[in-house]
Amino acid sequence: METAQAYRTYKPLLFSLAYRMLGSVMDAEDIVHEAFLLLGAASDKTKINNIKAYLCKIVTNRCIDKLRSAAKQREVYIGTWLPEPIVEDDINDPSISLEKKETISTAFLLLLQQLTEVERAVFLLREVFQYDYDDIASIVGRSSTNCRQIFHRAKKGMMHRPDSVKPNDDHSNIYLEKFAQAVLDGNMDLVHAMLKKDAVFYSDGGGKVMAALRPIFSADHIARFLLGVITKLPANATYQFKNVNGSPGMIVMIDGRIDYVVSFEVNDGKIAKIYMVSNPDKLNHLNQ
DNA sequence: CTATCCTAGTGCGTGCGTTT
DNA sequence: AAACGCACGCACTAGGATAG
Repeated sequence: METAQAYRTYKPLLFSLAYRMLGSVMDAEDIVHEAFLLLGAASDKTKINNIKAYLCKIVTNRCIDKLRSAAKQREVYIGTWLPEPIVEDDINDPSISLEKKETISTAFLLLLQQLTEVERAVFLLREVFQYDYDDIASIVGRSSTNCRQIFHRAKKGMMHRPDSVKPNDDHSNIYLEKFAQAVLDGNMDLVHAMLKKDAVFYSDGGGKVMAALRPIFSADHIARFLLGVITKLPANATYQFKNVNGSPGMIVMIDGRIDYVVSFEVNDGKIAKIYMVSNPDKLNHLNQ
């Protein structure tokens, strides 16, 4: 198979694997790019009998290496870490064409963070990409029984998983628009009523811009916080509703640049979680 | 005071028994 | 026969104790 054809065939798959591993659009693209460079430079391609497995192996192992070298940095990450958001109408985003939107949800990616690098790789390859254990074994360089055990433990670790993310529908988008309007109007009662009592607000500024360092708990605190923040935004800020990581969301633009990407989790007709990314490094890929 | 040795705790891989 | 859960045992780590 030609490298170019392999690129068209496997790039979406490899990107979605790398993105879920890393939570970073730019790093995922770099690693996928590198993998194809290696494939192109391989002296004897006929020796590579399974191009898909070969590419998966390179990408997985590069991701594991990247995570290990980033582990130290992550320890000193300022505030809450959130994945780089994927905004749905970004036509460069190939992962959207793949099913399983819940596996790119912010909640899912945050849960993956709790796993070790290898656990994450095994879990994704098995749960999301339905590889069998023999293939996974050769990718991560462990025995297949071991991979089964790693998967078993990883799944157990994901067990205390909060309520799963419901897929977007028109209803939750309309709900979100109503909520945003209530915030803009400064309607404290309505904002409060639309939030679950035990809602949580996560914010990632990466220590570079103003952001809440710790998650904000309870409808009460979140409502107050949002109404406080909204008065500080400049008058020329504009708002657009988008799908962010498969969930209803919105972007806030100031002077033609995206400054905030917010996504929401709506459970039982109320907002349960809000994720706000304002770290400029994590919005770069959207502003190019 | 320091060095090394011991032990309790934890994490991880293997293999066996069970299920489908 | 393949997939799965579980328990066992090995290896590594940290914290404490004892000897030098």
